[in-house]
Amino acid sequence: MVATELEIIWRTPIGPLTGRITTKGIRLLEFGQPAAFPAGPAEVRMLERRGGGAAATQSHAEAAEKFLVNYFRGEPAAEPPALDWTGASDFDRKVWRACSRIGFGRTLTYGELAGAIGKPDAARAVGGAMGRNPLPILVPCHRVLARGRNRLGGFSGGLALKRWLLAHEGIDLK
DNA sequence: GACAGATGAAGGA
DNA sequence: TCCTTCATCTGTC
Repeated sequence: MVATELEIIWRTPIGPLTGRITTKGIRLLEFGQPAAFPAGPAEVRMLERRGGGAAATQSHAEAAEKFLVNYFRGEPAAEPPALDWTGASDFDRKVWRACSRIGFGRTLTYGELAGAIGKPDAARAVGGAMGRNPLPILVPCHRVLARGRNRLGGFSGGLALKRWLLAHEGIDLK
């Protein structure tokens, strides 16, 4: 059986964002061109849509769009969309779940996130899991900073983008 | 089993 | 402070 998959490209203030959605939830969120982050309107608009006719994928797509619209307006949705973590390891899922609980405008360190999943010494491994995160913004790995919160650490979409997202949430970095 | 990685702590200059 | 080194933990091949 082949899962019905829907692909949507949204225009966002940070450039095009591609989402892949299955009947289980959002499977992947990809940044388009990280080169430019214009101070454009805080508006999310669908540019393109391919495949996926199932009712479940439609509803996940709507939830994702609502979440993104609210996020870029600075008022995140109370309820995040369902996420499809098929194929991920247990450790990765634990890390991502803990990460997704970090509230808008708040930050944690890799060490603190490791502690949140009961493995305070696994900060290095948590960094690895963040790097494998297929759902930036939905799983807010940009809210995880290096020790002391005075270093960014890394970000799959690029540090400039991480800095933009943090500034958008009102987080002031030294 | 070896290696790599988005860390963290400690020690020295 | 800044830099280097080492310990630690997990995933991947």
